[in-house]
Amino acid sequence: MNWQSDLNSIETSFAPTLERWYERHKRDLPWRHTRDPYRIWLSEIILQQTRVAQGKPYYERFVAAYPTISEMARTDERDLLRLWQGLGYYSRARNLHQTARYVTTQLDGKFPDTYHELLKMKGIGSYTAAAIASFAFGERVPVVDGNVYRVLARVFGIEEDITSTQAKKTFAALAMKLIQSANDPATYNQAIMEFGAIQCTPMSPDCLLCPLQQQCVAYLTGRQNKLPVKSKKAPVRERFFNYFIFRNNGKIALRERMTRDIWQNLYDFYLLESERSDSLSGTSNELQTALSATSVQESLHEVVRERVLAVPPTEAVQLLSHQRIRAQFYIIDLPDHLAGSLPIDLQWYTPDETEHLPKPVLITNYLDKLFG
DNA sequence: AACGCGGGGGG
DNA sequence: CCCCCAGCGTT
Repeated sequence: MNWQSDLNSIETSFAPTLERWYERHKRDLPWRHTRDPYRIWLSEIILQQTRVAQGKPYYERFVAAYPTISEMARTDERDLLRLWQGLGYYSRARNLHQTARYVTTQLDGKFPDTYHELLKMKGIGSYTAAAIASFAFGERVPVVDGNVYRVLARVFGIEEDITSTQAKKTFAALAMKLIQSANDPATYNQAIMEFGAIQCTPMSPDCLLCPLQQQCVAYLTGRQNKLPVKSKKAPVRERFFNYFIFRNNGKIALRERMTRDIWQNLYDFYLLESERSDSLSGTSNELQTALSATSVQESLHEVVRERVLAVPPTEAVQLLSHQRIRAQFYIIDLPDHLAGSLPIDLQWYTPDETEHLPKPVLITNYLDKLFG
C-alpha cells in the first residue's frame, strides 16, 4: 500500500470513527433534543466563542423567555440584552434580535433551510450556517470551529497558522472532503466538535485512549502540544475609567452607551476616561489609576458647576480578552436644585428600574456591592 | 488581511 | 499569567 492510498483510507475512516466515538461519549445537552431550527440557531449563537458550561444556563433562560422565534421578535432589544447580560460579545444579542424580526416579518416565520440562505442572516457566518444546516436540515456541510481546527491540525499534521486566510481554505477543503464519508452529517459535525472538547483538548489531550492514536500525525511525531499553530494576539490595551455615580432622591443616573466601543447599548454611569493616572504617587498601586482630587473637582465642575462632595472612590478591575479596564467609582450625592442639570444623555433610574437595564459585569458587580 | 468585540475557566 | 472557548462584522 503506497502512502497515497494509505492517506485515503484514513480520510474515509475518519468520520465513521468519530461518529462511533460520539455515540459512546456524547454529553446530554438540551439543544441535542430538538431539530427546531430556531432553538438550534439560538444555541449556536450563544455558543460562539463561549464554553458549553457558560452558555447552557443562558440557553435555558432564553428558551423559557422566548419559546418561539416570533416571541423573540416581539420583545424589546433592551430586554433581550438584559437576558444576555454577562455573556459578552453583545453584538450577538443585537443580531439575534434583528434576525428574529427579519425571519418573522419578512420570511413569514420560516427559518432559512440551506447553508447559503442561512449565511445571509445577520450574525450567521460560515460556522453557524453549517451547524444549523446540518443539525436542523441534514445538509452535508462541515462545521469548522476551534475544535475542528485543533483536531484536523493534529490528526493530519497541518502546520499552517490557523489565523491565516490560506489555512482557513486548507481546513475548509479538508473538512468538506472528510464529511463525505460520514454516515450522518449532523452526527459527524457534533462528533468532531465533541471530540475536540472532551478528548482532543487544547492542553494535555487524552492520546492514550484515543481511537485515532495510530493515525494521528501529531501523536506519532510527539507534536500534540505544538498543534495547531496559532499566531499570538495583540497585547491587551490598558484603559482608565473614572465613573461618577450621581445620586438624588433614591435614584441614580445612568446612560446608554452609544459610541462605537465596548458594551454598545448597555448602560453605565457618567464616564470620564483618562489616558493615564495623574496621581502623583506613582509608587502606590492602589492610587495609580485615580484622578487627583483637583482633577475630580475640575471634572465635576464642568458637569454641575458647583462644589459637590466626592467621597473617596472605590476601585475595580475588569479583564476583557483585549482590554484591561481600571475603574474608579465616585459617588456624588447631588442636592435637589442640581438634580435637573445633568448632561443630556443621563437619566434618573430607581433601583428597580436599574435592575432591569442591561449592564456590563463591571457595573453590575459595583451596584451589587453598593446596594448589598 | 487585520482588528474589535466579553467574560470566564483551567493549567 | 496565559490560553482558549460550537465566530462574526467591519474596515
